[in-house]
Amino acid sequence: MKLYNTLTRKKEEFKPLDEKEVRMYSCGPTVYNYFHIGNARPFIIFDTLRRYLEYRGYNVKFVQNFTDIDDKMIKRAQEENITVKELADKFIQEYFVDAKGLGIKEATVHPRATENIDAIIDIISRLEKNGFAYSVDGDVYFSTRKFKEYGKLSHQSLEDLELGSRIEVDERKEDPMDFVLWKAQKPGEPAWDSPWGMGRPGWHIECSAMANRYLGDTIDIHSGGQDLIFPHHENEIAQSEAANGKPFARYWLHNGFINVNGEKMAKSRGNFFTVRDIAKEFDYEVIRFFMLSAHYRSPINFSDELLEQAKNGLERIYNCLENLEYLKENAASSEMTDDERKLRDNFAGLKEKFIEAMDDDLNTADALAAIFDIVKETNTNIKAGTNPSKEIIEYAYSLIKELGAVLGIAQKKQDKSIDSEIQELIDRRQQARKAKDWKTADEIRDKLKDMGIILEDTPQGVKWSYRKN
RNA sequence: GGCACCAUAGCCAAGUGGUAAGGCAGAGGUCUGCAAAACCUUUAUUCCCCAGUUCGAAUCUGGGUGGUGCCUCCA
Repeated sequence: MKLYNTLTRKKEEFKPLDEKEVRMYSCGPTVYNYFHIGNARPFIIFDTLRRYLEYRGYNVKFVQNFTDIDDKMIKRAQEENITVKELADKFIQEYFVDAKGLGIKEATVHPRATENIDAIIDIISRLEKNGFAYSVDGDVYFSTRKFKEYGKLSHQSLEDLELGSRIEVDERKEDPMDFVLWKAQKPGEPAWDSPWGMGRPGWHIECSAMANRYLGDTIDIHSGGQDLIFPHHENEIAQSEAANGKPFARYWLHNGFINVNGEKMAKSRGNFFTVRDIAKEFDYEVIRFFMLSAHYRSPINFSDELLEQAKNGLERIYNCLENLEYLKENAASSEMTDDERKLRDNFAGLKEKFIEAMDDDLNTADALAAIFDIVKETNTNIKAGTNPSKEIIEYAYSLIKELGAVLGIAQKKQDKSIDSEIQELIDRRQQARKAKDWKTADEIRDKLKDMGIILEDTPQGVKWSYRKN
């Protein structure tokens, strides 16, 4: 498998340190709000990468943190008149609601910054001991000048970074590019005891500390949004490598942004949509499908129209699955015919196409195309009236399910329970149709539609389904 | 000023040297009592523009044009 590595700016063959296990760290949310559609992209993309690695047989140790202490957390908690912890607890819970809806698997570990203060203090102490950190009035800073490779991820020299810097220079820093590792407590703020006095961790250090604690000194994959390349990930590299004297992450993966009207969606711009709100209009799964329809490094636009397109595309896959379910119930023969065996070989080729696409830096758009190819083949060759065997039906069905599961889509189970009232209506409509009483038949069909049941008259009888939306 | 990225049909999008995948939407048809679903046909002689390299370029090089992001919290 090839992955584009931001560190080298090349697609590289992916080989984990341990051939069976992949250690992966992905920057998680700051839990002061529901997460927005832009935040959702890395969650979905890197969950897909994790699923694919597992599909290929790796045991994946996947760590995604919660930033549950920082300026925004404190500000929001004050506004809400609750403690920072209460705020964190609430939105961590809400995170899991949305994440579950989006088909994002739980990480192996979801560490919280506030529960790893000891690890954070430990790594800062090591930095201090190694001469990479200095303290001033209870604050602790990282000396960027001391870390010779600073800038290797963003491919900028310290000088270049400084030139464009609009940062307000804190007089107490030895260098404008130094960043804070530990912040001294301000009145009314949550704080923990440390060798430098009461205070709280800076943002960058928590990821270094937690990656180190849960995954070791050198990890395989570190991922996040492109805006984290600098300074967040650059700083993580500096911290971790200065503290441990070993390479930090071997592959750095960064997803592109979601734009609204061609502009980056961001909380600070106010042009964001929360996943929670979008999920009121569209199924969570539509959002996931939408994210997967483009390559993860490309910027994508976001609009209702695009979600509508995604919804319709996803529905095509579900229709195919439903048709297969229906055919399976009515299948007469069980063994494959020679023609069906050829079809099966054809399917196997399409599965290869899917794998090749995913192997090529997670080309989910091509992978989806492979699934659509399978759908097309299925619709064309396995259909009512041609008496397909149970074996080929099941093959096609499980293949779509299998590949869908890798992408985290097409996994919803159709509810096949039906109450007697509806069944009775369907029966009455059939009688009316038999009697060519189209008026009554259509009335019943409309009535059922209002109740959320869609009927389809297929060559082998009435097929019904709950209205998708 | 530095560093990146992008430009492919009405919309979305893959393809990165061998003659334009896939999805959505639209049109016509088959099936149907009518629908729905599905299928068939159809929708870019062409990939922002100009020049160059090449037997051959959407794909490489140079130059334009337009747009975006990072350099400050940010997915």
